[in-house]
Amino acid sequence: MPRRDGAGPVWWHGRFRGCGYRITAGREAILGVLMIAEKHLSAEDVYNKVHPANPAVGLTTIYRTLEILVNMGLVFKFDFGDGRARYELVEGSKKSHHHHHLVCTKCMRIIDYTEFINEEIELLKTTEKGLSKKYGFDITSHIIQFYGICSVCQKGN
Amino acid sequence: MPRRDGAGPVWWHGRFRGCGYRITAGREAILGVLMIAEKHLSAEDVYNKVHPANPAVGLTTIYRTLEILVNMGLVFKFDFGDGRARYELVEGSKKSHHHHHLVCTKCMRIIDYTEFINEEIELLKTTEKGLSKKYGFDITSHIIQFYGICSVCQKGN
DNA sequence: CTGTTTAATGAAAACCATTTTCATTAAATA
DNA sequence: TATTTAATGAAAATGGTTTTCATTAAACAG
Repeated sequence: MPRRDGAGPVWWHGRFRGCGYRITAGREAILGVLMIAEKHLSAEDVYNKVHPANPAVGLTTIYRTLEILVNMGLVFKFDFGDGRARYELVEGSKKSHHHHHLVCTKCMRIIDYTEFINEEIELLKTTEKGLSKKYGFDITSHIIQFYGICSVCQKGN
Repeated sequence: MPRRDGAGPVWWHGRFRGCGYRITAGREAILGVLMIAEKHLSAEDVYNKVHPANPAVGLTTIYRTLEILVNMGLVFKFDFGDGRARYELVEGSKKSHHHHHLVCTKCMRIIDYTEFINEEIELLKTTEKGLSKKYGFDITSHIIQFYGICSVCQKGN
């Protein structure tokens, strides 16, 4: 059975090959970074984390790989409104998967909140079902974001 | 009393002057377009609607005015993930103000849904209060977006 | 293991929405 | 009407992302 801890076949190799993609050192490095990431990373963040151990991997490859991962559904791409996309593994190692954020529009600090999520998820499920039916959408994901000013920025004014 | 139907002082002039901004033909045209807009417009959309009657107004002014309006809280700026921002008057002429969208990730068709909103708003109010308290955020707005493939794109595949 | 096919790659250029620069114009006010 | 200075357009700059193109290397057949 494929494992996610390094022993045995790497979990995503099969899916990659199945899609006709090759396994390369760069892609291994990028997935590796995403797998241990604590938060959503920008393409440049990924680059900065990959580069030290893999100077041969350029930013272009980061973008290309992230795009593939997003299209495969392995990675979620976020837009917080600051002009750069953020990426995050869909199946994080620990935390269940939420896209519920609190965004500071001043410093772009982003908090993934987990409170109140259960009721939200319940309601969203119902809403999603209703919207799918009414508008004929095939809904694949959702996002909830609260925008405001974080406590630090409130003080530092 | 300021009115919004064209008779009497224009409702936003006071707020504009109060902020030290001048009333110009370009700004009148831009606000005019936003006031009759049926949906969220990109800066270029606004430009295309303003330009015929006001060839003297450039795209730069559109961007500058929209930024002012966003900062003043008169206009909301959205990011649907296709690399261009959309703008919408906060106080639309008719519809109450919702930021609940259904986004087709293929054709970028965007539907503002109004179903299921009441329960959502109720829950969001509670969530917002809880988050504000827990994280010390001063929350000013929120957004809910469902992503998927619209019925047209599903067929056209 | 070796050769062949073709996907993957890096570097540089292109892209494109948005922002900035700067000299000019015009709104507000005296 | 004159003065002040915000607003403006055109063009250049910006910056994240994508494309181009010649080179490299993963996959796989023999």
